[in-house]
Amino acid sequence: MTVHLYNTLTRQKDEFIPIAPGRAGIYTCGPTIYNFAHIGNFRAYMFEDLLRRYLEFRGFAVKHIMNLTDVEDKLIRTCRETGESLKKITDFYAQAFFEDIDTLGILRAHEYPAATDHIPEMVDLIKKLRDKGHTYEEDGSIYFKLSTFPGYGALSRIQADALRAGASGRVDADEYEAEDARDFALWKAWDEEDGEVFWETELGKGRPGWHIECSAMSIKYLGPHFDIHCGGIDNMFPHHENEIAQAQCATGHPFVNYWLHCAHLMVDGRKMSKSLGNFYTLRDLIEKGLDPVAIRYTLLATHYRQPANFTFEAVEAAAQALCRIRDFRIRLAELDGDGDALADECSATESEFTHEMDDDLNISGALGVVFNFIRDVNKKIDAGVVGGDGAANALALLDRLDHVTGVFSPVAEDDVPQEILDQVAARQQARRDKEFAAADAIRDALAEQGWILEDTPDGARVKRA
RNA sequence: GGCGGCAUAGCCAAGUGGUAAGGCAGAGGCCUGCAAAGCCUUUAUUCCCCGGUUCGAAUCCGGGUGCCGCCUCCA
Repeated sequence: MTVHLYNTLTRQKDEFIPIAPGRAGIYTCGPTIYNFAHIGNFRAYMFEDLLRRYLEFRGFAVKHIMNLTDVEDKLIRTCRETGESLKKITDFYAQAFFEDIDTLGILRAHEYPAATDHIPEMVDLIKKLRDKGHTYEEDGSIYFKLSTFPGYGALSRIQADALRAGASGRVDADEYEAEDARDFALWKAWDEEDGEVFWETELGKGRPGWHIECSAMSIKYLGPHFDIHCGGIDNMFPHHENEIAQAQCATGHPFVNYWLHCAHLMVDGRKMSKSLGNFYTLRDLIEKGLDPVAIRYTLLATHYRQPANFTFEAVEAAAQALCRIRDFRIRLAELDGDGDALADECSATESEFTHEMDDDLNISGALGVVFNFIRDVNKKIDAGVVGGDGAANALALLDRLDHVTGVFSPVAEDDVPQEILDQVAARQQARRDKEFAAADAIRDALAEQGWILEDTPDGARVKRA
Protein backbone atom coordinates (compact mmCIF):
# COMPACT_ATOMS: atom_id res chain seq x y z
CA MET A 1 0.00 0.00 0.00
CA THR A 2 1.10 3.49 -0.68
CA VAL A 3 -0.14 6.83 0.55
CA HIS A 4 -3.43 7.87 -1.00
CA LEU A 5 -4.82 11.36 -0.63
CA TYR A 6 -8.19 12.79 -1.60
CA ASN A 7 -7.44 15.27 -4.32
CA THR A 8 -9.97 18.04 -4.83
CA LEU A 9 -8.84 18.29 -8.45
CA THR A 10 -9.94 14.75 -9.26
CA ARG A 11 -12.52 14.34 -6.48
CA GLN A 12 -11.08 10.98 -5.55
CA LYS A 13 -8.36 9.37 -3.51
CA ASP A 14 -5.23 9.43 -5.66
CA GLU A 15 -2.02 7.59 -4.97
CA PHE A 16 0.57 10.10 -3.83
CA ILE A 17 3.37 10.11 -6.37
CA PRO A 18 5.81 12.93 -5.71
CA ILE A 19 7.40 14.93 -8.50
CA ALA A 20 10.86 14.12 -7.14
CA PRO A 21 11.10 10.59 -5.71
CA GLY A 22 11.22 10.59 -1.92
CA ARG A 23 10.46 14.29 -1.63
CA ALA A 24 7.27 16.17 -0.94
CA GLY A 25 6.73 19.90 -1.30
CA ILE A 26 3.76 21.22 0.67
CA TYR A 27 2.37 24.73 0.65
CA THR A 28 -0.32 25.56 3.19
CA CYS A 29 -2.31 28.76 3.40
CA GLY A 30 -1.43 30.32 6.71
CA PRO A 31 -3.01 32.88 8.97
CA THR A 32 -3.79 36.52 8.41
CA ILE A 33 -2.00 37.89 11.40
CA TYR A 34 -4.41 40.57 12.51
CA ASN A 35 -5.79 38.88 15.63
CA PHE A 36 -5.49 35.66 17.62
CA ALA A 37 -6.26 32.56 15.62
CA HIS A 38 -9.35 30.59 16.68
CA ILE A 39 -9.63 26.84 17.14
CA GLY A 40 -11.23 26.46 13.73
CA ASN A 41 -8.06 27.87 12.21
CA PHE A 42 -6.04 25.44 14.27
CA ARG A 43 -8.01 22.51 13.03
CA ALA A 44 -6.70 23.25 9.55
CA TYR A 45 -3.13 23.71 10.77
CA MET A 46 -3.49 20.48 12.77
CA PHE A 47 -4.54 18.59 9.67
CA GLU A 48 -1.58 19.99 7.77
CA ASP A 49 0.69 19.02 10.64
CA LEU A 50 -0.65 15.48 10.51
CA LEU A 51 -0.10 15.32 6.76
CA ARG A 52 3.46 16.56 7.07
CA ARG A 53 4.22 14.22 10.00
CA TYR A 54 2.75 11.23 8.25
CA LEU A 55 4.64 11.81 5.02
CA GLU A 56 7.81 12.04 7.09
CA PHE A 57 6.86 8.81 8.85
CA ARG A 58 6.51 7.25 5.41
CA GLY A 59 10.03 8.33 4.58
CA PHE A 60 9.47 11.43 2.50
CA ALA A 61 11.75 14.41 2.88
CA VAL A 62 9.08 17.06 3.34
CA LYS A 63 9.49 20.73 2.67
CA HIS A 64 6.59 22.57 4.27
CA ILE A 65 5.96 26.22 3.54
CA MET A 66 3.27 28.27 5.27
CA ASN A 67 2.65 31.87 4.40
CA LEU A 68 1.80 34.67 6.78
CA THR A 69 -0.60 37.18 5.30
CA ASP A 70 0.54 40.48 6.70
CA VAL A 71 -1.08 42.94 4.30
CA GLU A 72 -4.74 42.72 3.48
CA ASP A 73 -8.00 44.65 3.87
CA LYS A 74 -8.82 43.62 7.42
CA LEU A 75 -5.30 44.42 8.56
CA ILE A 76 -5.40 47.85 7.02
CA ARG A 77 -8.72 48.48 8.68
CA THR A 78 -7.25 47.42 12.00
CA CYS A 79 -4.41 49.87 11.46
CA ARG A 80 -6.88 52.65 10.82
CA GLU A 81 -8.97 51.78 13.83
CA THR A 82 -6.09 51.39 16.27
CA GLY A 83 -3.66 53.90 14.85
CA GLU A 84 -0.92 51.30 15.08
CA SER A 85 1.51 50.59 12.29
CA LEU A 86 1.01 47.55 10.14
CA LYS A 87 4.27 46.08 11.30
CA LYS A 88 3.52 46.52 14.96
CA ILE A 89 0.24 44.65 14.62
CA THR A 90 1.56 41.85 12.46
CA ASP A 91 4.67 41.34 14.60
CA PHE A 92 2.51 40.97 17.67
CA TYR A 93 0.08 38.49 16.18
CA ALA A 94 2.78 36.54 14.36
CA GLN A 95 4.45 36.03 17.71
CA ALA A 96 1.14 34.93 19.22
CA PHE A 97 0.60 32.52 16.34
CA PHE A 98 3.95 30.85 16.90
CA GLU A 99 3.28 30.56 20.61
CA ASP A 100 -0.06 28.93 19.88
CA ILE A 101 1.23 26.34 17.44
CA ASP A 102 4.01 25.47 19.89
CA THR A 103 1.39 25.03 22.59
CA LEU A 104 -0.49 22.60 20.37
CA GLY A 105 2.62 20.69 19.38
CA ILE A 106 2.23 21.65 15.73
CA LEU A 107 5.61 21.30 14.07
CA ARG A 108 7.05 24.48 12.67
CA ALA A 109 6.98 24.74 8.90
CA HIS A 110 10.36 25.06 7.24
CA GLU A 111 9.62 28.60 6.12
CA TYR A 112 7.01 31.18 7.04
CA PRO A 113 7.28 33.70 4.22
CA ALA A 114 5.43 36.93 4.86
CA ALA A 115 3.74 38.74 2.03
CA THR A 116 5.39 42.08 2.72
CA ASP A 117 8.83 40.49 2.42
CA HIS A 118 8.00 39.34 -1.10
CA ILE A 119 6.71 42.41 -2.87
CA PRO A 120 9.39 42.14 -5.61
CA GLU A 121 8.45 38.52 -6.31
CA MET A 122 4.80 39.49 -6.62
CA VAL A 123 5.62 42.41 -8.87
CA ASP A 124 7.65 40.11 -11.11
CA LEU A 125 4.82 37.64 -11.33
CA ILE A 126 2.32 40.36 -12.20
CA LYS A 127 4.68 41.73 -14.86
CA LYS A 128 4.89 38.28 -16.41
CA LEU A 129 1.13 38.09 -16.51
CA ARG A 130 0.96 41.55 -18.00
CA ASP A 131 3.52 40.69 -20.67
CA LYS A 132 1.51 37.65 -21.64
CA GLY A 133 -1.69 39.61 -21.95
CA HIS A 134 -3.54 38.27 -18.93
CA THR A 135 -4.09 41.61 -17.23
CA TYR A 136 -5.60 45.02 -17.69
CA GLU A 137 -5.36 48.20 -15.73
CA GLU A 138 -8.18 50.29 -14.35
CA ASP A 139 -7.67 53.38 -12.22
CA GLY A 140 -4.14 52.32 -11.38
CA SER A 141 -5.14 48.84 -10.22
CA ILE A 142 -4.22 45.75 -12.18
CA TYR A 143 -6.71 42.95 -12.68
CA PHE A 144 -6.43 39.41 -13.90
CA LYS A 145 -8.50 38.94 -17.03
CA LEU A 146 -10.27 35.70 -16.35
CA SER A 147 -11.41 35.24 -19.91
CA THR A 148 -7.76 34.59 -20.88
CA PHE A 149 -7.62 31.41 -18.79
CA PRO A 150 -9.98 28.76 -20.14
CA GLY A 151 -9.04 26.30 -17.40
CA TYR A 152 -10.63 28.44 -14.71
CA GLY A 153 -12.98 26.52 -12.44
CA ALA A 154 -11.29 23.13 -12.75
CA LEU A 155 -10.64 22.89 -9.03
CA SER A 156 -13.93 24.12 -7.62
CA ARG A 157 -15.94 22.95 -10.62
CA ILE A 158 -17.71 26.21 -10.68
CA GLN A 159 -18.79 27.28 -14.12
CA ALA A 160 -17.39 30.69 -14.87
CA ASP A 161 -20.71 31.64 -16.41
CA ALA A 162 -22.44 31.04 -13.11
CA LEU A 163 -20.36 33.77 -11.57
CA ARG A 164 -21.71 36.49 -13.75
CA ALA A 165 -22.18 39.64 -11.83
CA GLY A 166 -25.46 39.95 -10.08
CA ALA A 167 -26.57 36.42 -10.90
CA SER A 168 -26.71 35.57 -7.23
CA GLY A 169 -28.33 38.79 -6.25
CA ARG A 170 -25.53 39.17 -3.75
CA VAL A 171 -22.90 40.66 -5.96
CA ASP A 172 -23.26 44.35 -6.39
CA ALA A 173 -21.52 44.94 -9.68
CA ASP A 174 -21.21 48.62 -8.95
CA GLU A 175 -18.63 47.91 -6.30
CA TYR A 176 -16.33 46.45 -8.87
CA GLU A 177 -13.91 48.51 -10.80
CA ALA A 178 -13.05 45.40 -12.77
CA GLU A 179 -14.47 44.99 -16.25
CA ASP A 180 -16.09 41.80 -15.18
CA ALA A 181 -17.05 41.00 -11.61
CA ARG A 182 -15.31 37.66 -11.94
CA ASP A 183 -11.92 39.31 -12.46
CA PHE A 184 -9.80 39.77 -9.41
CA ALA A 185 -7.17 42.28 -8.38
CA LEU A 186 -3.48 41.50 -8.71
CA TRP A 187 -2.34 44.93 -7.65
CA LYS A 188 -4.44 47.51 -5.85
CA ALA A 189 -3.75 51.18 -6.39
CA TRP A 190 -3.26 53.19 -3.22
CA ASP A 191 -6.15 55.20 -1.92
CA GLU A 192 -6.28 57.32 1.18
CA GLU A 193 -7.94 54.65 3.29
CA ASP A 194 -4.72 52.65 2.93
CA GLY A 195 -2.84 55.30 4.87
CA GLU A 196 0.80 54.41 5.24
CA VAL A 197 0.35 50.98 3.72
CA PHE A 198 1.75 51.10 0.21
CA TRP A 199 4.75 50.24 -1.91
CA GLU A 200 6.20 52.30 -4.73
CA THR A 201 6.91 49.78 -7.49
CA GLU A 202 7.11 49.53 -11.24
CA LEU A 203 3.40 48.83 -11.08
CA GLY A 204 2.74 52.10 -9.35
CA LYS A 205 1.95 53.08 -5.78
CA GLY A 206 -0.18 50.47 -4.11
CA ARG A 207 -0.27 47.02 -2.57
CA PRO A 208 -0.66 43.45 -3.77
CA GLY A 209 -3.99 41.68 -4.07
CA TRP A 210 -4.50 38.79 -1.71
CA HIS A 211 -4.24 35.85 -4.09
CA ILE A 212 -0.92 36.79 -5.68
CA GLU A 213 1.12 36.27 -2.53
CA CYS A 214 0.47 32.55 -2.39
CA SER A 215 1.33 32.06 -6.06
CA ALA A 216 4.51 34.11 -5.78
CA MET A 217 5.76 32.60 -2.54
CA SER A 218 4.90 29.00 -3.29
CA ILE A 219 6.72 29.28 -6.61
CA LYS A 220 9.70 30.90 -4.93
CA TYR A 221 10.10 28.24 -2.24
CA LEU A 222 8.80 25.12 -3.97
CA GLY A 223 9.21 25.84 -7.66
CA PRO A 224 6.60 26.46 -10.37
CA HIS A 225 5.26 22.92 -10.09
CA PHE A 226 5.03 21.24 -6.71
CA ASP A 227 3.25 18.41 -4.96
CA ILE A 228 0.66 19.44 -2.42
CA HIS A 229 -1.29 22.58 -1.60
CA CYS A 230 -3.60 22.65 1.42
CA GLY A 231 -6.10 24.97 2.98
CA GLY A 232 -9.55 25.21 4.46
CA ILE A 233 -12.44 24.22 2.24
CA ASP A 234 -13.51 27.85 2.12
CA ASN A 235 -10.27 28.73 0.35
CA MET A 236 -11.02 26.43 -2.54
CA PHE A 237 -12.98 29.17 -4.25
CA PRO A 238 -11.98 31.72 -5.17
CA HIS A 239 -8.55 31.83 -3.55
CA HIS A 240 -7.07 28.57 -4.79
CA GLU A 241 -8.76 28.83 -8.13
CA ASN A 242 -7.19 32.25 -8.57
CA GLU A 243 -3.79 30.97 -7.47
CA ILE A 244 -3.93 28.35 -10.18
CA ALA A 245 -4.90 30.92 -12.80
CA GLN A 246 -2.07 33.27 -11.84
CA ALA A 247 0.61 30.62 -11.52
CA GLN A 248 -0.19 28.65 -14.63
CA CYS A 249 -0.60 31.69 -16.83
CA ALA A 250 2.63 33.20 -15.56
CA THR A 251 4.88 30.15 -15.63
CA GLY A 252 3.29 28.02 -18.32
CA HIS A 253 3.72 25.00 -16.03
CA PRO A 254 1.16 22.92 -14.24
CA PHE A 255 1.01 24.33 -10.72
CA VAL A 256 0.04 21.78 -8.06
CA ASN A 257 -0.60 18.03 -8.29
CA TYR A 258 -2.64 17.47 -5.14
CA TRP A 259 -5.06 19.94 -3.61
CA LEU A 260 -6.21 18.98 -0.10
CA HIS A 261 -8.98 20.80 1.70
CA CYS A 262 -9.99 20.58 5.31
CA ALA A 263 -13.62 20.79 6.46
CA HIS A 264 -14.73 23.28 9.06
CA LEU A 265 -14.99 22.94 12.79
CA MET A 266 -18.26 23.50 14.57
CA VAL A 267 -18.71 24.08 18.27
CA ASP A 268 -21.58 22.43 20.14
CA GLY A 269 -23.14 21.53 16.83
CA ARG A 270 -23.34 25.09 15.62
CA LYS A 271 -21.09 27.18 13.52
CA MET A 272 -18.65 29.08 15.66
CA SER A 273 -19.61 32.69 16.02
CA LYS A 274 -19.16 35.42 18.53
CA SER A 275 -22.87 36.10 18.70
CA LEU A 276 -23.60 32.49 19.71
CA GLY A 277 -20.96 32.72 22.41
CA ASN A 278 -19.15 29.65 21.11
CA PHE A 279 -16.18 31.38 19.52
CA TYR A 280 -12.87 30.34 21.04
CA THR A 281 -9.26 31.19 20.53
CA LEU A 282 -6.72 28.71 21.82
CA ARG A 283 -5.97 31.15 24.61
CA ASP A 284 -9.61 31.13 25.70
CA LEU A 285 -9.48 27.35 26.11
CA ILE A 286 -6.16 27.35 27.95
CA GLU A 287 -7.54 29.96 30.33
CA LYS A 288 -10.45 27.65 31.04
CA GLY A 289 -7.90 25.11 32.17
CA LEU A 290 -8.06 22.73 29.22
CA ASP A 291 -4.98 20.62 28.58
CA PRO A 292 -3.29 21.60 25.29
CA VAL A 293 -2.57 17.98 24.44
CA ALA A 294 -6.24 17.10 24.96
CA ILE A 295 -7.15 19.97 22.64
CA ARG A 296 -4.65 18.63 20.13
CA TYR A 297 -6.20 15.19 20.41
CA THR A 298 -9.70 16.57 19.94
CA LEU A 299 -8.80 18.61 16.85
CA LEU A 300 -6.84 15.69 15.40
CA ALA A 301 -9.17 12.77 16.04
CA THR A 302 -11.78 13.53 13.41
CA HIS A 303 -10.96 12.87 9.78
CA TYR A 304 -9.96 16.13 8.15
CA ARG A 305 -12.62 16.08 5.44
CA GLN A 306 -15.39 15.47 7.94
CA PRO A 307 -17.09 18.47 9.52
CA ALA A 308 -15.98 18.14 13.14
CA ASN A 309 -17.89 19.04 16.25
CA PHE A 310 -15.86 20.52 19.07
CA THR A 311 -17.39 20.14 22.53
CA PHE A 312 -15.96 20.46 26.01
CA GLU A 313 -17.21 16.96 26.64
CA ALA A 314 -15.06 15.76 23.75
CA VAL A 315 -11.99 17.48 25.20
CA GLU A 316 -12.65 15.80 28.54
CA ALA A 317 -12.97 12.45 26.79
CA ALA A 318 -9.69 13.15 25.02
CA ALA A 319 -8.03 13.94 28.34
CA GLN A 320 -9.22 10.60 29.72
CA ALA A 321 -7.97 8.80 26.63
CA LEU A 322 -4.58 10.45 27.14
CA CYS A 323 -4.58 9.19 30.73
CA ARG A 324 -5.13 5.70 29.42
CA ILE A 325 -2.12 6.05 27.15
CA ARG A 326 -0.04 7.57 29.94
CA ASP A 327 -0.93 4.79 32.39
CA PHE A 328 -0.10 2.21 29.76
CA ARG A 329 3.34 3.74 29.36
CA ILE A 330 3.82 3.76 33.13
CA ARG A 331 2.97 0.07 33.35
CA LEU A 332 5.37 -0.73 30.52
CA ALA A 333 8.19 1.27 32.05
CA GLU A 334 7.95 -0.77 35.24
CA LEU A 335 8.43 -4.10 33.51
CA ASP A 336 11.70 -5.99 33.35
CA GLY A 337 12.96 -9.54 33.19
CA ASP A 338 12.30 -12.23 30.65
CA GLY A 339 9.06 -12.66 28.80
CA ASP A 340 7.12 -12.05 25.62
CA ALA A 341 8.85 -9.54 23.37
CA LEU A 342 5.51 -8.57 21.75
CA ALA A 343 7.12 -8.75 18.34
CA ASP A 344 3.95 -9.86 16.56
CA GLU A 345 1.70 -7.36 18.29
CA CYS A 346 4.06 -4.48 17.57
CA SER A 347 4.58 -5.25 13.91
CA ALA A 348 0.89 -5.93 13.32
CA THR A 349 -0.07 -2.69 15.01
CA GLU A 350 2.41 -0.63 13.06
CA SER A 351 1.29 -2.18 9.83
CA GLU A 352 -2.42 -1.67 10.56
CA PHE A 353 -1.79 1.88 11.69
CA THR A 354 0.04 2.55 8.44
CA HIS A 355 -2.69 0.90 6.43
CA GLU A 356 -5.31 3.20 7.97
CA MET A 357 -3.22 6.32 7.53
CA ASP A 358 -2.34 5.45 3.95
CA ASP A 359 -6.05 5.72 3.26
CA ASP A 360 -6.27 9.51 3.10
CA LEU A 361 -5.00 9.97 6.67
CA ASN A 362 -7.69 7.93 8.41
CA ILE A 363 -6.57 9.01 11.86
CA SER A 364 -9.71 7.73 13.59
CA GLY A 365 -9.06 4.25 12.32
CA ALA A 366 -5.38 4.54 13.18
CA LEU A 367 -6.12 5.58 16.76
CA GLY A 368 -8.51 2.65 17.05
CA VAL A 369 -5.66 0.33 16.08
CA VAL A 370 -3.47 1.77 18.81
CA PHE A 371 -6.16 1.40 21.48
CA ASN A 372 -6.68 -2.21 20.46
CA PHE A 373 -2.94 -2.71 20.91
CA ILE A 374 -3.09 -1.12 24.35
CA ARG A 375 -5.91 -3.40 25.41
CA ASP A 376 -4.21 -6.53 24.13
CA VAL A 377 -0.89 -5.70 25.76
CA ASN A 378 -2.57 -4.74 29.05
CA LYS A 379 -4.16 -8.16 29.02
CA LYS A 380 -0.76 -9.77 28.63
CA ILE A 381 0.72 -7.62 31.35
CA ASP A 382 -2.11 -8.71 33.64
CA ALA A 383 -1.21 -12.29 32.77
CA GLY A 384 2.36 -11.56 33.73
CA VAL A 385 3.88 -12.73 30.47
CA VAL A 386 5.42 -9.51 29.17
CA GLY A 387 9.15 -9.05 29.72
CA GLY A 388 11.50 -6.10 29.56
CA ASP A 389 12.07 -6.59 25.84
CA GLY A 390 8.36 -6.52 25.17
CA ALA A 391 7.93 -3.35 27.18
CA ALA A 392 10.81 -1.69 25.37
CA ASN A 393 9.40 -2.71 22.01
CA ALA A 394 5.95 -1.42 22.87
CA LEU A 395 7.34 1.89 24.11
CA ALA A 396 9.49 2.23 21.01
CA LEU A 397 6.43 1.64 18.86
CA LEU A 398 4.49 4.34 20.70
CA ASP A 399 7.40 6.69 20.19
CA ARG A 400 7.47 6.00 16.45
CA LEU A 401 3.74 6.52 16.15
CA ASP A 402 4.01 9.61 18.28
CA HIS A 403 5.98 11.18 15.50
CA VAL A 404 2.74 10.99 13.51
CA THR A 405 0.15 11.90 16.13
CA GLY A 406 1.97 13.91 18.76
CA VAL A 407 -0.30 12.50 21.45
CA PHE A 408 1.55 9.34 22.50
CA SER A 409 4.60 10.92 24.05
CA PRO A 410 5.46 10.36 27.69
CA VAL A 411 4.39 13.04 30.10
CA ALA A 412 7.22 15.19 31.36
CA GLU A 413 8.96 13.21 34.09
CA ASP A 414 8.96 15.59 36.97
CA ASP A 415 10.68 14.15 39.98
CA VAL A 416 8.37 13.36 42.81
CA PRO A 417 9.20 15.68 45.75
CA GLN A 418 10.79 14.03 48.77
CA GLU A 419 7.92 15.07 51.04
CA ILE A 420 5.50 13.24 48.78
CA LEU A 421 7.72 10.17 48.82
CA ASP A 422 7.85 10.40 52.60
CA GLN A 423 4.07 10.33 52.77
CA VAL A 424 3.95 7.36 50.44
CA ALA A 425 6.40 5.52 52.69
CA ALA A 426 4.36 6.40 55.77
CA ARG A 427 1.25 5.02 54.10
CA GLN A 428 3.01 1.83 53.16
CA GLN A 429 3.99 1.36 56.81
CA ALA A 430 0.43 2.02 57.91
CA ARG A 431 -0.81 -0.60 55.44
CA ARG A 432 1.70 -3.12 56.71
CA ASP A 433 0.43 -2.38 60.20
CA LYS A 434 -3.13 -2.90 58.96
CA GLU A 435 -3.97 0.64 60.00
CA PHE A 436 -6.10 1.18 56.93
CA ALA A 437 -7.88 4.29 58.15
CA ALA A 438 -4.55 6.03 58.58
CA ALA A 439 -3.38 4.74 55.21
CA ASP A 440 -6.52 6.04 53.50
CA ALA A 441 -6.13 9.40 55.18
CA ILE A 442 -2.64 9.75 53.76
CA ARG A 443 -3.88 8.76 50.30
CA ASP A 444 -6.62 11.39 50.51
CA ALA A 445 -4.10 13.98 51.65
CA LEU A 446 -1.89 13.17 48.68
CA ALA A 447 -4.83 13.56 46.35
CA GLU A 448 -5.42 17.03 47.72
CA GLN A 449 -1.80 17.84 46.94
CA GLY A 450 -2.34 16.73 43.34
CA TRP A 451 -0.87 13.23 43.48
CA ILE A 452 -2.66 10.00 42.70
CA LEU A 453 -1.46 6.98 44.62
CA GLU A 454 -2.03 3.50 43.25
CA ASP A 455 -1.06 0.18 44.77
CA THR A 456 0.50 -2.39 42.48
CA PRO A 457 1.79 -5.87 43.25
CA ASP A 458 5.27 -4.35 43.33
CA GLY A 459 4.48 -1.46 45.63
CA ALA A 460 2.92 1.96 45.47
CA ARG A 461 3.07 4.26 42.48
CA VAL A 462 2.45 7.99 42.51
CA LYS A 463 1.58 10.13 39.54
CA ARG A 464 0.33 13.62 38.94
CA ALA A 465 -3.40 14.00 38.96
C1' G B 1 -31.27 31.42 -6.53
C1' G B 2 -26.66 28.25 -8.07
C1' C B 3 -22.90 24.71 -6.46
C1' G B 4 -20.83 21.43 -2.66
C1' G B 5 -20.41 18.70 2.08
C1' C B 6 -22.44 16.31 6.31
C1' A B 7 -26.47 13.49 9.36
C1' U B 8 -23.89 6.47 12.96
C1' A B 9 -25.41 5.01 20.82
C1' G B 10 -25.68 10.03 26.31
C1' C B 11 -20.93 12.64 23.97
C1' C B 12 -16.68 12.41 20.24
C1' A B 13 -16.15 9.29 16.01
C1' A B 14 -14.42 5.01 12.13
C1' G B 15 -16.81 2.07 8.66
C1' U B 16 -18.91 3.51 1.37
C1' G B 17 -22.71 -3.45 -0.85
C1' G B 18 -22.19 -8.72 3.16
C1' U B 19 -24.49 -8.28 8.22
C1' A B 20 -22.19 -1.76 13.23
C1' A B 21 -14.03 -0.06 14.91
C1' G B 22 -12.16 2.89 18.80
C1' G B 23 -12.27 6.62 22.86
C1' C B 24 -15.23 8.93 26.82
C1' A B 25 -19.44 8.41 29.97
C1' G B 26 -23.08 4.56 32.28
C1' A B 27 -24.26 -0.59 34.44
C1' G B 28 -22.58 -5.45 36.38
C1' G B 29 -18.31 -8.58 37.54
C1' C B 30 -12.88 -10.04 38.53
C1' C B 31 -8.68 -8.07 41.11
C1' U B 32 -7.82 -4.87 45.84
C1' G B 33 -7.97 -4.25 53.12
C1' C B 34 -10.73 -0.31 50.44
C1' A B 35 -9.54 2.29 46.17
C1' A B 36 -7.05 3.42 41.62
C1' A B 37 -5.21 1.23 37.30
C1' G B 38 -6.07 -3.09 34.37
C1' C B 39 -9.23 -7.04 32.51
C1' C B 40 -14.21 -9.30 31.38
C1' U B 41 -19.46 -8.61 30.31
C1' U B 42 -22.98 -5.07 28.98
C1' U B 43 -25.09 -0.31 26.54
C1' A B 44 -27.30 1.36 18.41
C1' U B 45 -31.50 -5.75 16.11
C1' U B 46 -29.60 -0.61 13.96
C1' C B 47 -26.88 3.88 11.17
C1' C B 48 -32.12 11.51 10.16
C1' C B 49 -37.14 10.26 7.52
C1' C B 50 -39.90 7.99 3.19
C1' G B 51 -39.61 5.18 -1.13
C1' G B 52 -36.56 2.19 -4.71
C1' U B 53 -32.45 -1.20 -6.69
C1' U B 54 -30.28 -5.92 -4.74
C1' C B 55 -30.16 -12.59 -2.43
C1' G B 56 -28.29 -8.75 0.83
C1' A B 57 -27.68 -1.34 1.99
C1' A B 58 -25.40 2.64 7.30
C1' U B 59 -23.07 2.01 2.54
C1' C B 60 -26.09 2.60 -4.28
C1' C B 61 -30.52 5.54 -6.55
C1' G B 62 -34.88 9.09 -6.01
C1' G B 63 -37.58 12.38 -2.75
C1' G B 64 -37.83 14.96 1.98
C1' U B 65 -35.95 17.24 6.66
C1' G B 66 -31.94 19.42 9.40
C1' C B 67 -26.99 21.44 9.91
C1' C B 68 -22.59 23.46 7.51
C1' G B 69 -19.56 25.65 3.49
C1' C B 70 -18.68 28.50 -1.16
C1' C B 71 -20.84 31.91 -4.73
C1' U B 72 -17.12 39.94 -2.48
C1' C B 73 -9.84 38.79 0.48
C1' C B 74 -13.52 33.51 6.06
C1' A B 75 -9.34 27.51 8.10
